[in-house]
Amino acid sequence: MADPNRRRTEKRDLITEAAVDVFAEKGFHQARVSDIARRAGVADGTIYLYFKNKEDLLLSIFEEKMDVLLDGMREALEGVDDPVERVRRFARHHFRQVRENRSAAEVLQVELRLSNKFLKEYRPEKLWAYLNIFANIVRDGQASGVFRPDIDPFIAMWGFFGGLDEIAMQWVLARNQQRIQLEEAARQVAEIYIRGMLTNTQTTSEEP
Amino acid sequence: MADPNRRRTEKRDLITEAAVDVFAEKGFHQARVSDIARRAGVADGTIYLYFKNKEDLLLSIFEEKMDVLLDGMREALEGVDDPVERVRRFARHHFRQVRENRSAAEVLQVELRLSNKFLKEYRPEKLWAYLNIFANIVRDGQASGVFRPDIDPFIAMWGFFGGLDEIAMQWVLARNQQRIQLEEAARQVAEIYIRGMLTNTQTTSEEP
Amino acid sequence: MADPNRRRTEKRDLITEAAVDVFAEKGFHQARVSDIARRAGVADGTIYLYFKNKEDLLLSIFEEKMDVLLDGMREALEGVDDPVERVRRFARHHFRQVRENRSAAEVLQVELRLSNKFLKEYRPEKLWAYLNIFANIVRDGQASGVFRPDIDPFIAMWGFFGGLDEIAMQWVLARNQQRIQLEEAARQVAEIYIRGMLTNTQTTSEEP
Amino acid sequence: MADPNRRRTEKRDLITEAAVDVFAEKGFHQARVSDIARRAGVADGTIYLYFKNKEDLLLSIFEEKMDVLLDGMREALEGVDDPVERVRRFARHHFRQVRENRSAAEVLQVELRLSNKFLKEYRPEKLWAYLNIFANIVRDGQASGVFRPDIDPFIAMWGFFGGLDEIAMQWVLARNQQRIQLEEAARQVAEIYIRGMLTNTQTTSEEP
DNA sequence: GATGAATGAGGCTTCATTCAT
DNA sequence: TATGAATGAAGCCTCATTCAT
Repeated sequence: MADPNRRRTEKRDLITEAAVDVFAEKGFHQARVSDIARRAGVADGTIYLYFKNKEDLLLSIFEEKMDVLLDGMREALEGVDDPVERVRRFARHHFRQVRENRSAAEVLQVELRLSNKFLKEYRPEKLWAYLNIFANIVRDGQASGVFRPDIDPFIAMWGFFGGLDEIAMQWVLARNQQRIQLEEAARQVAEIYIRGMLTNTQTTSEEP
Repeated sequence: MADPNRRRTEKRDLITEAAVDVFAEKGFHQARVSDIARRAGVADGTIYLYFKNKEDLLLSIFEEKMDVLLDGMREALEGVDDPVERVRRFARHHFRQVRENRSAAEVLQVELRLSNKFLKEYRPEKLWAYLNIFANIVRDGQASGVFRPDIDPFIAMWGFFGGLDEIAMQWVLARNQQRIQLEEAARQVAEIYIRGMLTNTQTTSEEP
Repeated sequence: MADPNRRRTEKRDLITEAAVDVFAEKGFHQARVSDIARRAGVADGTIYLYFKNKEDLLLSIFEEKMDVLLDGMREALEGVDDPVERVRRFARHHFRQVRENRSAAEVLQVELRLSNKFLKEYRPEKLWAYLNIFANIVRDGQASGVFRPDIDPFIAMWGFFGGLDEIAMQWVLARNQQRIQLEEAARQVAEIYIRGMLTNTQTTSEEP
Repeated sequence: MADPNRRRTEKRDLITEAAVDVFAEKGFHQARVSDIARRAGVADGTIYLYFKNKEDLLLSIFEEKMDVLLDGMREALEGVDDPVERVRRFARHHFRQVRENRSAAEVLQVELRLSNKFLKEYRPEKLWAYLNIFANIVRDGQASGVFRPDIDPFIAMWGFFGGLDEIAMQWVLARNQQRIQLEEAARQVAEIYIRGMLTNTQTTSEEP
């Protein structure tokens, strides 16, 4: 295919992938644009044909990766209606993504926090969409009487996500990554939140 | 009091407090050393009489603030033996500290994550000591049969702390800080974890 | 000629020449990198595309100028076999170079001595090669019985070079450079060393 | 003696000696005033009670050391009338001073060249007085018909001193100082100059 | 579109010097 | 006379970004 749009896309992807790796390795501030260019096999200036500036590159990575995460999470929850089971799957799938794409996870978790612009000016809509999936699970569970009605879905959402995120960060930072079993961590956090949110009359049968 | 040691300490404290404010406002990288000096009312060079360099200033703030947090948390838990009540107090006190010292919280939570050195080389012993307080509450609860024995205190610790931390960060970042009621958030996260960790035979009486 | 290598070389040379002038005028420590950049008509940063740092610029000048000096001296001695005449030519050519390239001489003689790195760590191979030309003249003269065998070529070399160097420095430093006639100085130092090193049976016929 | 002037002098000497050592070790620019103060066992500010500034300290050392050198040289030549023998003694005594006071020699030879002010503005009268001793030996020799009248005492002086100086510098810089035998070097340079300057009818009997 | 040489603003840090005690 | 904490000017270097080719 000699479609110029195709080629344009290819070069853009080269840069994106290189940037993920370099940001993950060195961190956003330590990463030099020329490092990314070299790794992508393009000239420094080429990056500015596809991205406004270094920060735009970081945010673009975030947007693109979050699209993948969002789609993946929606697919993972597809056909599962039980709120309890949806909580389990959410945690399990989140960590699976982290493990399958360590560099991207590192960039998303560690480096994005570094950008003041990101934190204070940029509104991460995609992240909210991702988190809202969880908030809606809680709301659905409350509607069907499974979860206690006095739980604030907003607080539960941040608390749950913060927990997953912190564990993922420890895993990413750990030199010896055997130390944290992501599957087991997913199961435990999910069970704590499930039991913690269940109405008193409910009883959980542990997942098999 | 013309004690020279006293004066020395005073100047150092001036710098520390100024640095907390400036780092919180502008972020570590955006903060210029001369900004800090001006706010502290000292010359630029004076900062280097007390701190090795800009990063050392950041890490020193971390150490000093964590000492305060550690002492405060130990005091807040003093005399409380019931693990369940200790979990509640941990969450409540953590958020209280965040709210009473917004700038310091901002630096600790947001800016420290930005330093590669902090995350990858510096071992934040003080943070671990802080977190271990929670892990030990879990262990104590397990020993007394209140909390389920299959809970991994390590995972619970990171999950719980990550949740508190994320909520605190949202509060710090929120322009309108009414939106998140820290007391209520503390109560909810604590209750979720408590119920989530209780053995099946236990029942909680909600705190009054 | 649109040869990019040509242009690259041109810019490097611009910087080198500017640096020679500025170092000669102000001295190494007093010379600011921005002075050199301005004189070369380039941006400050451009200098760092060609040189690692300010000191590397100084050492590069040394290497490049010594190459020229070495070639020039070899050429000046070409075809002259008589050790006595070679000594004369060495002195004469050395001072000719000094006068034709006053700034470079100033940098080489005055400023290089200022760099601890140069004196204590850097091994000036090129300078030794230059000096060895003289030591070999002495050795040749000893082999052919013209110069006394008890002369240590090493001591003669340093003594001779030191003498030329000191006279050149006085000439460089003198505000009124008429005061020292370099040609006459060359002749006198050469004659002293020649007579001083001749075996007793020899007689010199003064050069015409 | 509780004479305050005595004490004043003592402290000044402490500083001078410390400065000689530190300048010799680290070089003028690398030497910090506080290094000198610490080595002298005084406060930084105390140095400024005795010296105008860092450069004045360097120049004062030069003046003081040159006084000693001058007196020493005059004494060493006292009672010796033969110009030939005076040349020998000059070289021998110069190197003896260098060896007996290595740090001072290092400062005088290496570091003084580094100060633009010294080289371009400061007129080293004492150095000239020292050198003039040699120029006068040449003049005396010419007056008594021992040295050739066409020798320019000025050129001979710089050439001779430059040679001694360069050899001394190589000795100072040499890690293994056995490599250069200063006594032998003194003898050789002196003999070269003596024979080189003698009138044709003269013959030297080598020194015993 | 692609290149990469060139740009130049910007800030951390050092250290000689001062001065209140 | 002595101190030493405080000062603050000054400059090397980096690196994101541009633009002529």
